[in-house]
Amino acid sequence: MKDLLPVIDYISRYVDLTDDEKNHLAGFLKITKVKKRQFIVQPGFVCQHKSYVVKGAFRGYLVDNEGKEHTLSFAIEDWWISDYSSLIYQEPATLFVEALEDSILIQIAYEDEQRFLAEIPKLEKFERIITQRSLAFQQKRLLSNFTKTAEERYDEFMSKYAAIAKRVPQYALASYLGFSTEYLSKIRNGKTSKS
Amino acid sequence: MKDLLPVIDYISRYVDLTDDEKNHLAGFLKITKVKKRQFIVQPGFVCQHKSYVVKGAFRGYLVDNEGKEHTLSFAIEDWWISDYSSLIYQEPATLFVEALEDSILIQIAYEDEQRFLAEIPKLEKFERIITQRSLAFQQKRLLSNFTKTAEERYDEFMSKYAAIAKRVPQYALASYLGFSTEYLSKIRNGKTSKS
DNA sequence: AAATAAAAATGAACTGGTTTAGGAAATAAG
DNA sequence: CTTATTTCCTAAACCAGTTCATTTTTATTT
Repeated sequence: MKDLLPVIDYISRYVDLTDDEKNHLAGFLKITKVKKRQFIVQPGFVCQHKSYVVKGAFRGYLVDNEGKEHTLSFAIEDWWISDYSSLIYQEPATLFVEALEDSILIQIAYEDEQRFLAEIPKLEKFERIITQRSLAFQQKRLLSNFTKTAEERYDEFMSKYAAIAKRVPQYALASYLGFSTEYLSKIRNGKTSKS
Repeated sequence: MKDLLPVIDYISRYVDLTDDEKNHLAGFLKITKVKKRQFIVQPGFVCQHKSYVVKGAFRGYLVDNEGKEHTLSFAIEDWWISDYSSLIYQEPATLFVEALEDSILIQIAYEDEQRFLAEIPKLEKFERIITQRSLAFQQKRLLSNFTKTAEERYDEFMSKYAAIAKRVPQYALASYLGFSTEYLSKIRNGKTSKS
């Protein structure tokens, strides 16, 4: 139980749970350790869990027809990660989710979540709120992609998520921001025509 | 009450409501009529409603520093629209939401929704599910923007949402797909080097 | 139905970011 | 501590999509 506290605390930021409810919930949580470069989600397999990062770093990405990678999300301590579409529709994943470091996760299985959402309705509210926030976040990202240049997006990311930028490889960051590694290299070394 | 049935039916697709609950909910819904070119959300003002389209068409868009428009969403009959960030955080909107035709909406005010979510917990589940679906949709759109060319995105949109494409101006569609009106014109008239 | 405004088409010149192909540094593994 | 692998940098040629400027078509208003 003690090891599961980080998630329980996380959820408690959004809804008040009784000790009984916390214990009940804890029964559904599993701790998982993964090594660097290990995948917790792979295309073709249905994503079975929603994962909370206790320690470590992850990236979720897609490989397109031409073999190019496109990073959809990063996750470090206190973030969640999964292939969201695959999880909620219980259909084969399109993403890889890969550990960028040796990591520790707390996982919730899809069926278990369905069950305890029915048993502890308060948790519906938790789910609703964090999903709404993810949606708002995604919307900002989409707009940022539309309205800003590569360089502006890079600067924005660095100022908001310097901690993440430091921990992930450059090609992963470039593919998150939506441009090539080479161009990121140019930006970092100020060889981008402007300034 | 009869006029409010479309929304009640919509929500009933996701959760079972008793007649009492339906009546209670109906008390919070308001019908609004708007004329073409009228705005229901404007930057600087806090977005007060979530709107269900009974009749008509809308677009939600942002105007960037250079004065360029970027369309985030369209909505026709049986869809919802609002400035999502502004609504959930109750902060000033960044989007315009504009009627593209004379339209009829059913609206839910932010405070009312908070109240009936507390009163009818079943509705939390409804909210959770549709938010999850929006998120999955948004994620696909983001990936599509990363992985596909302008022409592929256009073809994809036409095959999925021909009904919408027919009803919205071309510049709005171009700004949704993330390229210039001129380029859309070229795509449509097959003057795009390839093919 | 004429006048006006809004939307769509067209083409030439241009540019932000890619591609390709290489070499240099850093990490990881034996 | 040496070798292999992964990551990062550089530079020139290239291209998908933009910009600008003008014309044609389609809606809207009087």
